[in-house]
Amino acid sequence: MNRRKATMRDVAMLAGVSVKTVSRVVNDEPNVSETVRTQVASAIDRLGFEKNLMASSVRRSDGRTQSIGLLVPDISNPHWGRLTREITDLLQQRRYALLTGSNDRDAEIEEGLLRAFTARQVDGLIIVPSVSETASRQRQLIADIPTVYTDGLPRTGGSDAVISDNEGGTRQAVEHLWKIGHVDIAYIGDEQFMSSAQERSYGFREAMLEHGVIPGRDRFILDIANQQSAREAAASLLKSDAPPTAIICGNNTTMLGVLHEVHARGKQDSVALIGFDDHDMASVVRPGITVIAQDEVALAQTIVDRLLRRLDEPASSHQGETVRVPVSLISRGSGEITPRSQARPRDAPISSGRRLPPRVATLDEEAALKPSGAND
Amino acid sequence: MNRRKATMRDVAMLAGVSVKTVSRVVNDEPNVSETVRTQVASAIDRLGFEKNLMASSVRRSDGRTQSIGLLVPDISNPHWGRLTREITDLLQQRRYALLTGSNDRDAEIEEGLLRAFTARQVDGLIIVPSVSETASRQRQLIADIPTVYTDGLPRTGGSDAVISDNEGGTRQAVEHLWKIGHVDIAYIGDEQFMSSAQERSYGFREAMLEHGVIPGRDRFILDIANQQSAREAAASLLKSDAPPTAIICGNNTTMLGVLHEVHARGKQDSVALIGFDDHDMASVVRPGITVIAQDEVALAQTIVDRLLRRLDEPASSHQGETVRVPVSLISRGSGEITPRSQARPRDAPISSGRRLPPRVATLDEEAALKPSGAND
DNA sequence: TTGTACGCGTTATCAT
DNA sequence: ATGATAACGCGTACAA
Repeated sequence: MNRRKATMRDVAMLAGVSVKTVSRVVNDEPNVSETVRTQVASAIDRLGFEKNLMASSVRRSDGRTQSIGLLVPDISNPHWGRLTREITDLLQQRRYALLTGSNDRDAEIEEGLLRAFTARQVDGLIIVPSVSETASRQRQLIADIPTVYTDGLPRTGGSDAVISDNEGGTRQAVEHLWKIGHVDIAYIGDEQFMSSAQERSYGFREAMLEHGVIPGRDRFILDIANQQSAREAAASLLKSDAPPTAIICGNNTTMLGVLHEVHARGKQDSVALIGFDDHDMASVVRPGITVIAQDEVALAQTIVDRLLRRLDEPASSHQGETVRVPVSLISRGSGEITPRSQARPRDAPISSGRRLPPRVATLDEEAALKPSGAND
Repeated sequence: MNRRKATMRDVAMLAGVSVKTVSRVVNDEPNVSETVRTQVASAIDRLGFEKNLMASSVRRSDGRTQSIGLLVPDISNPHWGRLTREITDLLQQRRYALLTGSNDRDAEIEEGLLRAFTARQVDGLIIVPSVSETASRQRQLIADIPTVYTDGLPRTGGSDAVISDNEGGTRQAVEHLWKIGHVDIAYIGDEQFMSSAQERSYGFREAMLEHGVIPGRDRFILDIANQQSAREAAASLLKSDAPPTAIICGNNTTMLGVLHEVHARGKQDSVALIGFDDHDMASVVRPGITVIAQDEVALAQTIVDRLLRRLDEPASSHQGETVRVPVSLISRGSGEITPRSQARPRDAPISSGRRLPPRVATLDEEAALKPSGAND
């Protein structure tokens, strides 16, 4: 048993060749005779030699380390967990290692993680932009590193972003509910500094406006950051004299909070519910939970594809692109509950929402609410 | 904007000192005057210098990289997700980076990940041993790297392991059910090559034997590797003329399969159910799901604590230890369903299980079933 | 307190 | 096709 790990020198000595020849074999470079190649290969095998990627990186002209940094809000959230799983698998196939971290929506933690990544010379970054303030210091920190953003718009113009069709998702949810007669629909969404949350709330509001309903403040609840707040928001909706007939949730965390409250009040069969992000128990609960599901497999494939493409290109030869990945509505029951207590009115004012004359003020609303920075 | 990242040389030139002095400041070494220190610090700030940990590692006598590799079966499983989250947070505080990978219980994938980790000179490893065959090649690969095993027994004698009280968990589940009158209890467990699965099935069987019941083959279903198989196993239990009055599940995946089947058959109020691993919807389902919950926070703390301790010690100065972390039973309803159809018999033979005269054959059973390698 | 010389394991350059 | 030599950015040993 050797104490020290074998180096190229050890291999070279055993094979009776120079270090450079070993390097050629290890890196599959041309101009090595077959005999020498097999000789070196057997020496590598005998010594259990493994290339030191640290030293390799230090010397290489491009400084590559074959490692990628992944920064998500919380890897224990199943959505990010599934995404991480898919990304690691794809990268592992291409011989990349993955450094991971959860920023918990905290700018300081995020900066610490980015420093940890850059100090280790990652070749690329995958970032979920989920802190409100992005210091220029942070942008500078990763300025020269190929980065793909996901779930949010890119922080720098040159980067790609891979994002679910958030607006389409909530629009689809509204249409789904509207078709079966709901007009008084509430939305509970995440913190609006995140573009994904903005897009989802925008999609909800737009779809409602197009049906001539302006959601009142009590039907359009935003900046809900955790399960407890979501539960409280749901409570205030449900304990009212005129509760909404349906609730749409902006993500899986808010869905859990709302779900707890709905079930605790025994309202699971009278209030329609559509969640965002799928859940492994969604079909066990009674009624099953109808959701807008993100496609983590497609997201991961697109993210990795884009990132690796960037790594092979000369820097900044490419404009930043935003790729949209479709979402899908999965019906399981909770979203198919009809508004039983109230027939669908055609002219009467609706609970707290105001009914509009068709196509009035919608354009103003659009201008006022269009998510900032959306590139179309 | 500089193209190249600043190096110690750049800082040294700007500050008008030698590279070594910069190195001293960067590494907080003594013997630097305050004036020089601040001078260097401001140069570092101006240039945005960051130490290249790759180069540092290559040169250091101990080769440290300040990075740790984490290998789990599947990071998208909430249990591993929570554990990973806690571990990353703790390591991040200590300036360590974390490399992660999911082996999917596949030996080849595992070897690829371990190679990726060792090639990057990780200082330590955290491994969930979850492949059936461990080639000596793999053991040799990580022979000199401080390693903490979790969820399973160490593969090498010198390593620590941090493991939940698996046997106690299933024992507790059996006692809980027994107290309220269940005698015909089925167990559905994971693949037995994993020591955690072995310990859980052992705990179940031991507890049953101590109550004088030998679980028949149709009450002791093992090697269930995925949700679908678990569901099928549950189906075969439930469709029988004399189904068990209670089911204990060996982990969260089997629990999901069983739960789906129980609910699909509308048996959720007649068959008691206790799961292993907590779940974020466990209290939403009706009835709520009683579980044996692992303590991911305590596990992570113990794991990181042990690993860092090892990194500071001279190698092999320490015997390998196995630390047990308590689990807790959380009552939510499904585990408190009483066996309504059948009164608790005192002498009559029980469905497929054989009732034993007190304390007969139990010792043989113990010997036959004791998990291999358990150090007591 | 500060600096010089060297080496870590690898890749790049230019020879043979 | 193969090798000698330098260099990457940093830490170590020792001199000043």
